[in-house]
Amino acid sequence: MNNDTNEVRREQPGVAEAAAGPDWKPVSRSSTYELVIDAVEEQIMTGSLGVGDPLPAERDLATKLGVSRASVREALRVLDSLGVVRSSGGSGRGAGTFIAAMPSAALTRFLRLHVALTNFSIDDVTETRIQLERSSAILAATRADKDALAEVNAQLAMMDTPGISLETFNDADTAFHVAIAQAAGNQLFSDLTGAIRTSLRKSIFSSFSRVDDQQALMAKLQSQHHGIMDAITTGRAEEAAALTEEHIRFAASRLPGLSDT
Amino acid sequence: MNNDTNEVRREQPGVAEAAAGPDWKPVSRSSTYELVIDAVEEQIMTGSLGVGDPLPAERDLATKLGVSRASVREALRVLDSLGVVRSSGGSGRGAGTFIAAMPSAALTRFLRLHVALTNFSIDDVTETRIQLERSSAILAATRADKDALAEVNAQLAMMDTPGISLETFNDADTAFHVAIAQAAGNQLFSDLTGAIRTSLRKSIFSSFSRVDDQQALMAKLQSQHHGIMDAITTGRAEEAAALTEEHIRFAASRLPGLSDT
DNA sequence: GGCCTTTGTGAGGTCAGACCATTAATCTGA
DNA sequence: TCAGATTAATGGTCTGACCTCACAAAGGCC
Repeated sequence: MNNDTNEVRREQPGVAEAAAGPDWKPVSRSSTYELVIDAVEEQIMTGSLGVGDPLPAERDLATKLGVSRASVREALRVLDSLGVVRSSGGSGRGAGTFIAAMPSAALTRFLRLHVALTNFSIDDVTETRIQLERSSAILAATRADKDALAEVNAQLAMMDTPGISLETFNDADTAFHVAIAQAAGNQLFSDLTGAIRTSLRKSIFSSFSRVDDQQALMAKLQSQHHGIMDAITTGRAEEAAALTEEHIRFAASRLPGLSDT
Repeated sequence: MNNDTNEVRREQPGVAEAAAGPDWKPVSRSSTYELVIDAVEEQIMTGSLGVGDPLPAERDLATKLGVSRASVREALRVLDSLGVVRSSGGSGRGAGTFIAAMPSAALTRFLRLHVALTNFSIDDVTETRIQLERSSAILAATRADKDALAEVNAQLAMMDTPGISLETFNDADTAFHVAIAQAAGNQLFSDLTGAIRTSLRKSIFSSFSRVDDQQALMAKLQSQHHGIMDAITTGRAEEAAALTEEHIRFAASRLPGLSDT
């Protein structure tokens, strides 16, 4: 951990250079695999490729683009890790690489790594979660989609199971919050909410194990869950938001090491 | 765009299987490159690797892990695209692969691709942006960090330049909003805000070109910017938030094709 | 001695080609 | 007709080679 002279922190995205003078363009010098990504991305941007569509076989794509298969694979791996592409071996129908749409895992890994690198503090992440979930609660209370709320209730019931294990409780807890976001009808809310919870899963879990009376804490959290759900079901949007914020702040304050303060 | 039978959508993260019975674990069957990523990630999680630290040379790492260099490279490419690692050639000081911390570009590409794939609707993204920026405005008004606010003012002044080009205005606009998030002191807010704006850059730009009186719209937006900044500077937090939300909704409504409604 | 040039070395970047594992489609024979 | 064997196409992995680049050390010039 020798935080030495390497200046590798904090590029700003899309920020115009405030300085005047001859603004030299950075002359990107993209690497080969970046060019392959760009080629695929362009097809996506222009609508030539959509979810479910197949990409050419790696060997074909390499030939078409005039690069080696290794470079194509590096590009596809990146797109795969972003949840944009899915590959499977074999032959015939279903074999090959396809455009996919699985952003959750990618978001989760991204957050998990950058939180571990202390790029994003846990407080920052928690604050983001609060804002998202406040909004989710309001939207969920307003729209009141019955099917979506049923899923929330299912998770609530799961957590009501007597003698439930900490792990099961925690997973149902995550699912509960994600289900509310889902009920709000905003996919980005829901994916971000899930990613934040999942990326903190280990920390939450180990933090929970250090709590004195785990059953009491779980009971308290669960009673808050019921309060939130009541407010959502009866359409008290602002109250649902307030209870959600209170709930998250309460949990953060009770789990040692999860909060910087 | 043949959205056929491929079931590649919407995995849920960390959601416990509600079903009972013998719950078979998916027996991950991780690929080699995933194992390499895991190996690096573990070093990061345990704190053995932090920002600025060097990784072993690709060839060394391949030997140590007992895999081929190709697999190591695929893993490093993924970490690179996530902004977790930075590589440079050459020799001696500064050569090799290092742990880095550059999440913005990764977030931007992620959002850009998934928005293009209509995984996240523009409305979803805009709503997220509103919630984040409301919060940023409140925090910025409360904390009132002079240095940070100076940057906001710099961008404001840039946009006041007479006869400014659409492109310059748009970039300064992005920088303005990012600077406010920065002033809020939440890195995730600021990176997300920047990523959202940047990932929509092309759409915003082409949308703007179809507006009748561009100068009038820019003037209107800029007057809203001034209003927001006034509220922040004088510590009227709630008003700053309200003006920010109004500003974003106004812009979305005026840019054809940016809003689904 | 001090500065410049040359050479060496080690790192990532790219490529070509081979082989393996898996799977669907096809062929073959009872 | 149908079960089994074969084939072909695809991603997965590995090997080893060569390139470029940038610093570092050695050497040569003043």
